[in-house]
Amino acid sequence: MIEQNNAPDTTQTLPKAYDPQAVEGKWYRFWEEGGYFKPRPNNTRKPFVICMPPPNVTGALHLGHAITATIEDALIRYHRMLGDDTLWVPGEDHAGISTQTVVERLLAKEGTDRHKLGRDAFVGRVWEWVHQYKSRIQDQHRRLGVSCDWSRERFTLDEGLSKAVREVFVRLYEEGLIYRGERIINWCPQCMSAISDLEVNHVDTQGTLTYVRYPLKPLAGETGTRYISVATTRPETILGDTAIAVSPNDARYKEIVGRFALLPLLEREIPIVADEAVEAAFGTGAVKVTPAHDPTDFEIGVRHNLPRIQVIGFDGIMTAEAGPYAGLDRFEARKKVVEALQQQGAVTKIEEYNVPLGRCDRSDTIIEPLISKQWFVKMTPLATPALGALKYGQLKIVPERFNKTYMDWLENIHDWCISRQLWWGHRIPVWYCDACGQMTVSREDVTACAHCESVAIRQDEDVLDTWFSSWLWPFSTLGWPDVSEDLLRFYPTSVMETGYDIIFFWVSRMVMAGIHFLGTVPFDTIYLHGLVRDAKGEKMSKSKGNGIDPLEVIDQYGTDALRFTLATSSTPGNDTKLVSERILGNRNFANKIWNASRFVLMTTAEVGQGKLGVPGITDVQPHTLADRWILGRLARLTQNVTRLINEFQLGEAGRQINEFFWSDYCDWYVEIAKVQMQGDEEAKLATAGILRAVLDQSLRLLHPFMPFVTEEVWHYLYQMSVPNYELWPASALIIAPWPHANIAAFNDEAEQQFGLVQEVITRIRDARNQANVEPSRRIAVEMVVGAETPMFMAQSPLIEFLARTEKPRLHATLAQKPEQAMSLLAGSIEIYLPLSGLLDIGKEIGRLDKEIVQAQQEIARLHTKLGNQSFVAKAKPEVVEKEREKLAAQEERIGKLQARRAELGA
RNA sequence: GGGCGAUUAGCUCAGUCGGUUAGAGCGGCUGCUUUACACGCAGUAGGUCACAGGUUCGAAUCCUGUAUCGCCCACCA
Repeated sequence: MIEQNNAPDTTQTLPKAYDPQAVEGKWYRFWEEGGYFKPRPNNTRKPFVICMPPPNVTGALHLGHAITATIEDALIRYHRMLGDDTLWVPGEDHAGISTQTVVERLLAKEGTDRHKLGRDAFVGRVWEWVHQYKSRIQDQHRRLGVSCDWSRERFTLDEGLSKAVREVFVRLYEEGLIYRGERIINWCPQCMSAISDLEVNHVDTQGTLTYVRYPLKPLAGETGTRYISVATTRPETILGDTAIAVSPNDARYKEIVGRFALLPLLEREIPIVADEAVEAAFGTGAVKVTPAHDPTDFEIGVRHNLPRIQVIGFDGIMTAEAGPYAGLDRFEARKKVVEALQQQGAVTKIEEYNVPLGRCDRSDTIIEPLISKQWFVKMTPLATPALGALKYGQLKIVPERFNKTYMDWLENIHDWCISRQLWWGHRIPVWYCDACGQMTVSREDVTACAHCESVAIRQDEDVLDTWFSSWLWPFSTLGWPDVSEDLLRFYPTSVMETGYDIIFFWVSRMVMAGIHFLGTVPFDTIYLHGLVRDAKGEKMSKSKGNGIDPLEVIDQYGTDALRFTLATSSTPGNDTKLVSERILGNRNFANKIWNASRFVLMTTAEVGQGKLGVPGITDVQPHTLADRWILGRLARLTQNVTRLINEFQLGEAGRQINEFFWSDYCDWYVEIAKVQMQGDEEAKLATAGILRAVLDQSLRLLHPFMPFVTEEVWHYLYQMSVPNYELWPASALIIAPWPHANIAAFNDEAEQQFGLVQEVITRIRDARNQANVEPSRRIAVEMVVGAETPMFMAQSPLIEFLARTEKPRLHATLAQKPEQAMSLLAGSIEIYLPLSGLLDIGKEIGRLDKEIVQAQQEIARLHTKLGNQSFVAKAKPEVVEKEREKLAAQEERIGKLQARRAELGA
């Protein structure tokens, strides 16, 4: 399964800097070809399954996909290492409107269009295009290191998923949940298609509110002309007015309800009606009613049986009904209408007004509400159970605050317009009969009418909304509607991980579909990550041109650096501003891992010959304080990281590993190991064992985040440690067991003592710096260490090496303090550095005074706190005790500082 | 109009049980070819935790309000 020579033979040949390009491709092939991405049955554990949100085949992956891929891959790799039966299903979305638009643009460049090509040829063209981009997306995902099961890859328009779509359409139709109706819908004149409410973006736009007065048709015997004024943001729609509506409670208009007004410009007689939808307090309290061009007006029209006059066409051009304005563009017509009204003196006022303009999500064109015959899904019966699933705990959303978003939307659900006037997509499985006029709705293609057997039938020209296939994703990808093995084994899935921006479009609809068609929520947890923004905080988008290509980042810094940055730059649900400094820093982290490993491999190479086995943490025994300390820290880290990943706190988990590895392991333990490796054989062996074991376990913890560098280094480690390592059951890090936290290794005493040693070393280093001691010079040091004498006797070689001192002279107590020496305090440990000639008494006094002031302030603070009776009485005893200890320590400290200060004189 | 989020060091961000002397990286400053790493090492400066109230022995953390920025939802013409 493994190539023996995947890694070079000797560690001597390892380059000084980690080169991602040199290793990433190699390991990805190794994993993929070795079958490591496939699930491995484990009867003792629940399967862990994620269905990848399918990217649109429209183009290249962007950083939003990269964050999705990173988080999901980290979860997947973690669960795989836990030994779960782990499956990650990849796929792509055919992305109806987007893809069709892109290809149409391509055709336009070639001087042709889809109508000239014809439907079949056009769809053929799109497929060609899709194949090309699909493989590009796959390659990009591979570069990101995603460990998904490519053998189960699906496409929303493939055969199986199309079957699922038909099954669902027919079932919902049979259940009465799909209907066809003439409704007012959002129409995009650019895409020339209906779109759903969700595909409309409301953008507040500065517009105008035009007040127009309509003369009332005089009653018999009435003298003088009465007027009624209305306000509108879309004056061109006046041409389609078929009524004026007022509030039924509006006293001002009570007597004229039932009368007629004369439509300016066209002189049409329109009735004045009373309707609840009208707010008396707004504007003039009277509303022009254009049932063909406004959703509210449409409703009013239904209630009052008003005619619908379509004056704006589906192409955005005024229709013949617009009379003299026919043939004009809708916005041109608006100008002309206002001019004409002004000439007539019908405009009483024009004021600035903020209008929430609806724009098409895809083309950004201003949408036009138009009446047309479309297919709809009745949503309330589907939404209610989806609401219950969250309410009754079958479903969990992380972070929790999105519960509200989800609930609010479901509680105010509207029917879903699912038909699109496009060619690219799942064609609606409905046939109309020219003979009997009936519809045949069928899972299979039909050639004759189911009602009259006539062959004069035509399939519905339209296709389904692209989300009509993706809302089935968690089960259609597993083989549904067939009762497949995968479906039984992996459904329901575990986590739906995606951006919070598609809760409505996708997530909530999947919940509805899962419950409705399979009776179970499709996943138990919804994890929503934030959006990736550019350095200015703007959302990345193709149109803005501020999108960053993940591959460029990868080329420059390596996949691990990008992944680690995406995983650790934010907290769940919060947006991430991607700044290059951070990626650079994480590239440096990858390099740090590489070099620390290089060191461990080199220094433990000889030691290991036959004597060091598998670098498992359970095989090593601590011999020194530093050993106990690092193993304790590692155990704690392991426990934290495991907990944090389980809670989806990937960022915090990653940060903690980084901190442990860089600070604790590299900066302290590895340096100390250099000292310990000078000892006898036993010491060498023990230290080498710990160096390797801690490295091994760190690599495991890090692997979900940085799969490449960890896998690379891990193989060197095992190659050296285990004879015939390629036969080792866990012959690759990707399937190496996730470590258990060795709770027995937790060691508060070692942490406390080692902390003291660290502080001593830091104080001496600082003093050297301040006194400008040449870095290479070894200085003498005397320490008064009291009860810690044995500990410091054991640790003094560390001080010598790390603080570059001579062998420290230790004293339990010291009556006569050294003169002509810098004096330092580390906790209660007194440190004296006799720096003859270098000591600046004035500076020394200044430093002491400063420290005394600090100590005094701290003591004052603690006194106040402990003097507070309610604190002592009400705070937890441990907290009070801790404060007392602090006070005692500070008092001891200030005593020593003041004594020293006195010795130095005024 | 309704809802949500953010506001912590010069910059980008952690701080998820209320108790730390409020942290990290980058940037700054001072040193360093200490043979794993200059993609590095050692040290160091830098904060009224947006503002105002409140709860509490104790608030960056909980509550209320305000401000600024951002996002989402929305058929008042």
